[in-house]
Amino acid sequence: MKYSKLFVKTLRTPPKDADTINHKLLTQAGFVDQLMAGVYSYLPLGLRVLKKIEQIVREEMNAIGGQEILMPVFHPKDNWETTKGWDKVDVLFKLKSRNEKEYALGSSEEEVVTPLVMKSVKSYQDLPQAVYQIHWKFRDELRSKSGIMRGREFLMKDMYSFHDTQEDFDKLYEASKKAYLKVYERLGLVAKVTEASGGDFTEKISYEFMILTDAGEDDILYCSDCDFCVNLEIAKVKEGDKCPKCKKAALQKARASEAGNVFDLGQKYTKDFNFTYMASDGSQKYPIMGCYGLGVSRVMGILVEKFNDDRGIIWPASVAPFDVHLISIKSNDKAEEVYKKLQDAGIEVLFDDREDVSAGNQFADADLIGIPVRLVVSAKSGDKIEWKERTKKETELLSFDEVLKKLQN
RNA sequence: CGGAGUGUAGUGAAUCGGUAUCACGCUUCGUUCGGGACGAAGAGACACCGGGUUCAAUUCCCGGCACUCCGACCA
Repeated sequence: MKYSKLFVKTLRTPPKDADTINHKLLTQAGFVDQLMAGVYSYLPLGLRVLKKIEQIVREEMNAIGGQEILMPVFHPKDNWETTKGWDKVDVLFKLKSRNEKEYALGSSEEEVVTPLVMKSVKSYQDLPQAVYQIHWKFRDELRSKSGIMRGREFLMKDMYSFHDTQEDFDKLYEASKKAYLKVYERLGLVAKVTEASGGDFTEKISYEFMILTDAGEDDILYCSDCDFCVNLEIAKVKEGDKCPKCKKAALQKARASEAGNVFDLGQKYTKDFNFTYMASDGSQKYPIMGCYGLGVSRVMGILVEKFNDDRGIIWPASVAPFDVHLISIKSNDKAEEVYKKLQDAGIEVLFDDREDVSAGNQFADADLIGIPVRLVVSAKSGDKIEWKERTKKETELLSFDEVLKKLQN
């Protein structure tokens, strides 16, 4: 991509209403544009990041047997009446058509996925099933905030699984927890598996994947010595108490953002929809169901909150909008060749080909945008290419082959 | 939904009763050219919306709306 063709420009100063880091930097660097509170457009750079996070999530969900589908966000009222969600779920956006029929915008998709899977599952031999989608969710939050971290419209991966036995469910439940941790690891994040309430529709506890950040909106208690971690809202222990699990360290309190969760839904929804199948003993049973959410757009916000400095964003290589940021300082012919050769080698390049701005501007924009590797081609670099990593101060002069080798590592 | 703050060119700010100023950005020309260059000439604003007070309102008052922050809420 040539920088001169990008339709968005970076801003010298962030908009004054942007307060949190992700809101400020993502807007200033032209990754997103706010339409209203909690609702954003994703611009070329931002969309690339979102797609990369999506892809990592997709790969890990596929790895545990999830099948990707795409369900509507526009739901009939009936399905929500069936589960009592129409009156109980207060974040549900409700719509009315011209002829007074009522609809909901999906805040979650149990109401759609349960009857959907029911159509094809008739026997225990058709189980288990795990389907997921990566799609927009709508929630009528009274107060959206923190940039893209708490939107009224946000991108989420939601998987739903259906099982014959509790043991079978437990297996996927455990596998999904591991898959989630792998996702966060690939994003460069450390998530704490946190015990939390299961919400209105299940007595069981759920697990939340919490990432420490002041921009979050949950308080957790965790042990620095073992993996014990609990959401403060259901905690029976308090800050400073000895860890109930390892009995060693004292519990610490921290602010965190919920980047994902997994729920054991039991038979709540399969009973609501009267979803039965024939078990191996010939009886009719309700499948056991689980749901697994992961906030894709929220994770993008968390990444910016965690990885930045006073010059801008510092993307982990796994989700950076491009692999390299190539800058030409009045050397477009030479740089153009490097640009083409890198692209031929499968490297994603943002090529700053602007002739009419100073090098200082180009460097400042590169730092702001936060691509992990910056390459400079100029009179000064001669036949070589200057290599600089976003996280480092030093630069080095390398040949094209050396650059390519380092990038392919 | 309670509380607080803020609404003035694309962005950030000034003016605080006499219809708007500056910086950055944008256009054109020239000089520059490795950490946000310089000069010159331009374009760009119903001062959030509605009402009131006044000879006169961006400015004061009332009512909306929007955004941000704190809290509550977040099946």
